[in-house]
Amino acid sequence: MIEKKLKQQKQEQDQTEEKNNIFQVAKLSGVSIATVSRVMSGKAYVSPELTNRVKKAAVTLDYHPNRSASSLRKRVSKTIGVIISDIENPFFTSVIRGIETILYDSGYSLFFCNSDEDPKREKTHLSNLRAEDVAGIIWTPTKYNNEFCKNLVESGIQLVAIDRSPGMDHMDSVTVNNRKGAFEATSHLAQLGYQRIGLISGPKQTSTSIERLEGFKEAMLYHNLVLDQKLIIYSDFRQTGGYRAMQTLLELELPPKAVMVSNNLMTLGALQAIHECNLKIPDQIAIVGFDDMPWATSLQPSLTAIAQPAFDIGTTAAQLLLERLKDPTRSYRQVVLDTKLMVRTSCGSKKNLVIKSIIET
Amino acid sequence: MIEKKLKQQKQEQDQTEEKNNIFQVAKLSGVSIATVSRVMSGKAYVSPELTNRVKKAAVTLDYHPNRSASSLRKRVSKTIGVIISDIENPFFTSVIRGIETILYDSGYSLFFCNSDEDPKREKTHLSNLRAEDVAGIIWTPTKYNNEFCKNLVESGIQLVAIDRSPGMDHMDSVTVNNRKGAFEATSHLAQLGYQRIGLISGPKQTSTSIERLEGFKEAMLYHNLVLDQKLIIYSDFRQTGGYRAMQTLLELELPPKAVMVSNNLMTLGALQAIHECNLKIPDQIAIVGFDDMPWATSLQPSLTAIAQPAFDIGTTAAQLLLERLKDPTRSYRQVVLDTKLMVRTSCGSKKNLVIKSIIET
DNA sequence: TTGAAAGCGCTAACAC
DNA sequence: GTGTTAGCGCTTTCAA
Repeated sequence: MIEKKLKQQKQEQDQTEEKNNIFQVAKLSGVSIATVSRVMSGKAYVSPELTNRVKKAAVTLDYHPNRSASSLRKRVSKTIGVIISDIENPFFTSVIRGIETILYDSGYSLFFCNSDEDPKREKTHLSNLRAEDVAGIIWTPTKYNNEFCKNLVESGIQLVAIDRSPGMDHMDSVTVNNRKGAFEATSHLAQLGYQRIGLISGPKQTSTSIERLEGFKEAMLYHNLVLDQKLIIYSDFRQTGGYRAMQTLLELELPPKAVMVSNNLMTLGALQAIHECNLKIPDQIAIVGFDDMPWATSLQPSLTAIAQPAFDIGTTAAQLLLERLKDPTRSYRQVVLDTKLMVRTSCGSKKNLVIKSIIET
Repeated sequence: MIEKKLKQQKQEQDQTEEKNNIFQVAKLSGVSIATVSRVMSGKAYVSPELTNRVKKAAVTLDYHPNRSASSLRKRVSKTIGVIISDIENPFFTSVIRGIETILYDSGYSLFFCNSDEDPKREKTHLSNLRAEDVAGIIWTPTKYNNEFCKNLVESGIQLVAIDRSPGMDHMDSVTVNNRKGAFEATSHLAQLGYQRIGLISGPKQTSTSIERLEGFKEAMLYHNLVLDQKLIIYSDFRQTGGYRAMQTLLELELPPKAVMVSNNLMTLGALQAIHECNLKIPDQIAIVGFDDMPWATSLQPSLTAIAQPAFDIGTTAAQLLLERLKDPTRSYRQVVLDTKLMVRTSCGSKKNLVIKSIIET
């Protein structure tokens, strides 16, 4: 009793202070802090009369409920963690925007982490997010750290994997049909009459990269084309890697007449290497990229590419997470979105090829 | 006393539960929670013996201090808010990476918000961040909402403005010497012999855009070139805007022979318009962009551009904030970083121009 | 419908 | 050097 009085006196003294808390609002509106809480959260009925008084007081005092206190008490926070493997890749950037859009509308905040493809950093981030008591995490797994993830899931944090398949069942995921996309891109080249088709692939272990490679191989087989291992270069999904890979291909005795590049950044590097050799696209070498990018239409010639629904990946992942937060018992879902081939001019057209072969004979 | 006992008993029951707290660790290592706290934060001396026991227990229990509780108690969080105006712009993406790099090393987490250049969203984000009790905020101001910022600063949250000058003194800021950069880019064109030089400018109100316009005008004056208002198009810093602006320029009776574009996205649009008209760069039109981008070297011809130290802007802003957090009384700093002209081939060279004029005469 | 009161997990002032 | 204890601001029983 007495303690309580003291507490309130203290609060009163602090009224002129900068930070307003629930006590100030309660005092100003002449109700208990419980009522203030109820009004602010809108989760219980409070008479219009009191509701009004509280709201007015809240505005007057510029009161914003303290989130730390709230999540400490509720043991759940209105915060979602996001771990991206490469923030400088426009693909992930669109994904983030998708996530942010949905989360913003639902009143969630977003903790952002960049793993830089480094499993150590990834783990640190995962730990931090857990300490931060986030409600859930959306991430691009760099590798499938099973035990650690299970730990997280058991501690009540929901996980959604994006871009790369998580390699486990107890998790929602949003990925893209990489195999089909790569198949379509390669088929596009085959249908235009190209036979010596090269591939600049990503890292051998990454799931996206493996699936794209499979799609490529399947398409080659499907179109009865020779699969020359020399024309498949494994690289690192980075610009410099794509540059070196393309150089390697061009230095071959029999370089490819067309090439598919397994992600956007490597495409940039490949393009650079092609230009440095003064090769004409598509006449001397055709190129199709995985990931459509803003600059694809600004290139000369414009770049034919497999478009991934990056923004949708983000929104879908966010929605999946929100749904799971509402109903944690829901069965896990693996959403696979479709890619789309954007035909532009970097692969030429059938007509050109036919004409060329006539001229050449 | 009795209460305490009950509490500890409760804790004991929960031991098998998923979430471990400071009590579990204290119990397992046979010390008080205060000692555990001291060991975890490393802020006070604890004997090696106990330190060890606590650390071992923490590992065993997979204990992670709860951040909400910590920041509630300390009334400061180890969290920094970041509000970016356009996450899909690679420039900001590099800035974020810079920020993240520094903050990660200092054990801070990063709350991310995307304002989409929308002042309303910006304000919501600012409110949320304040409720979240972040230690500080790094942001790109969409407009200078003076009273609101003052409010924030008064409530103890430190602000650092980036990219755009905040238009007020009571704030740290990191910007770029836009005027000088634009001057150099324009001078580069002038020195190569171009006379009819156009400008695709950003929004009339944005500080970056204004400063770049000024630099452009100064350079024109400096090189005794005619400033034709028809050659200055105000646009919106977006790709489609740049596209339309370039179209407008090209439809002029006397289109410019060279053009400077005031940001990266608009450059992309301008390039697209140029290609659609089948104009040769740089022979028929030279182009220099503001913001150097990964794709600049992959273009044919490669793009001459003003490089902004985006990553450094991020690291500098983060450091500024960290320093202020240590010493809130420090005087405010306005850091202005330099740009750098990256000369490539989209503006041709003097030799070419001379040869051309000889041929044409 | 509203209020009183008990903590959420942690830190820091104070004891010893 | 280590332990005890009082809250940080909030939500949520439980009573009234």
